[in-house]
Amino acid sequence: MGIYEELQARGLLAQVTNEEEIREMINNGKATFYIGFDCTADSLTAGHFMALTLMKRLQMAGNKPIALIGGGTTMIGDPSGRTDMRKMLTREDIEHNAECFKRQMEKFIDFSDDKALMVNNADWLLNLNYIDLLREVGACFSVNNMLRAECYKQRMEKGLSFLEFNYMIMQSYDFYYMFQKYNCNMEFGGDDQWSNMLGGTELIRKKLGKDAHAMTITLLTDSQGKKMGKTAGNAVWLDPNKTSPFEFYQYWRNVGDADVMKCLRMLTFLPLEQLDEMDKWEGSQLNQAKEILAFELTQMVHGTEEANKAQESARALFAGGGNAADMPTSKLTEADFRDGTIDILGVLVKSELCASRSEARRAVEQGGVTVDNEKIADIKTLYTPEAFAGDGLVVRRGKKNYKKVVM
RNA sequence: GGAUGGAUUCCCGAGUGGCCAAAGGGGACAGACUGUAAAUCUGCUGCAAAUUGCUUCGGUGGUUCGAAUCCACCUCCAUCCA
Repeated sequence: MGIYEELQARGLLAQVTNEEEIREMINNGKATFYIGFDCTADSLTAGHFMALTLMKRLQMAGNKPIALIGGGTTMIGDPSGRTDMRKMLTREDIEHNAECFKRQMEKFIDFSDDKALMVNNADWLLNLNYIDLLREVGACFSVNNMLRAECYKQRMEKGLSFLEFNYMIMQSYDFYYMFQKYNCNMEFGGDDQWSNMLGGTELIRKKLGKDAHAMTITLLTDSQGKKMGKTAGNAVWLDPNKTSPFEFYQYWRNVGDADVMKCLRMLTFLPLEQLDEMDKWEGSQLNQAKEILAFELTQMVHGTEEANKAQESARALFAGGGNAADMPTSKLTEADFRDGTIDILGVLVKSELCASRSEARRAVEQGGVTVDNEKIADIKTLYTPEAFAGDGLVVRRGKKNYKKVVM
């Protein structure tokens, strides 16, 4: 079974420009492909993770990946799938983000010995001359066609600025440029990138008369069709300082029944035979599958040690027993006490379990707060510094939010 | 450049002088049920020293005892015409 078949079996493939040629190419390790990452934040997210694993899978099959950091394209902002314009980032922010991306990617992809490349499109996009560019590639794009492209559809109602309209052209230019400079013959991306990617293959055909290929990966969505990798609107980050290994683990531990197997297939490197076996699991047995999923992914992103710690903490908190030493901790200081005491609302706010005292009050009133496994009924419950001495107190808001609070 | 319609809380969206911290829905959060799942039901959803007070309806100024609501100017957006 070739890598193409494996990707297919894992449900990763969405659209391809030419199945026969692509299959032949990647199964024989003849592809030099790129995936672009726009640096809109200072950390990669769970969403990027899938693209990284894909790079790795293809690299393992002998193909050469190019990780393209979008230092230039981020200056424009991809309108695909968005209902309104992105916030414009400063050049400094973008450069900073690009650096962060670079560091994180190096952990996943082997860049040694020219086995993979990392390039930044700022290097060629930022110096383009407007008129030259218009004459060189602008003439190859039909505005009529662009307006029909899926990636702009959503924006036709709310409005699309000229700045963003050019995104497709920049992305196409990237492919065109890398095709010539690095012999990059294929572009990968999320399925929402399809029209942008076709822009590139078409540009190459028009300008150079050569074939280039594009292939998209299924977007990771849950059973309700929502993009995965987000909690309450916030991304699940790969940076442990933004999303702790424990939270990361918990995110995957909590995916819906209907989504576990899909995630295992698409994100992990577990052999297909094992996955086929697990496919037969049902009911509460799926809980085991979720544990495997959470562990596998945490291990890949944060390392075995962190994954073990996260798993132990989770087991301790939810199944009882075990070691909960690794749970997220908050420290109180003298200044948090008034007249030698702090009330439960203060504890909840200081530990960041609640955003405000009002929210904390609600949580307590609704019976959602526990301290060392004792339900707190009174919002006026007071604590002295001694209470937090030693191992401190385990404060819980709701079922899944734990913090150890110490002095 | 001209005409018209808009900007309300996390999102959508009602509200056109006091009864408005602002309907309704979505989401989020909490409780029950469970398997750390889904579905369902219930509660809740600006902040606080909490039967009260304070801040909020694009921005600034004004009218008024009182403004999300009226007036002026400004900013931004959409549609149509150029």
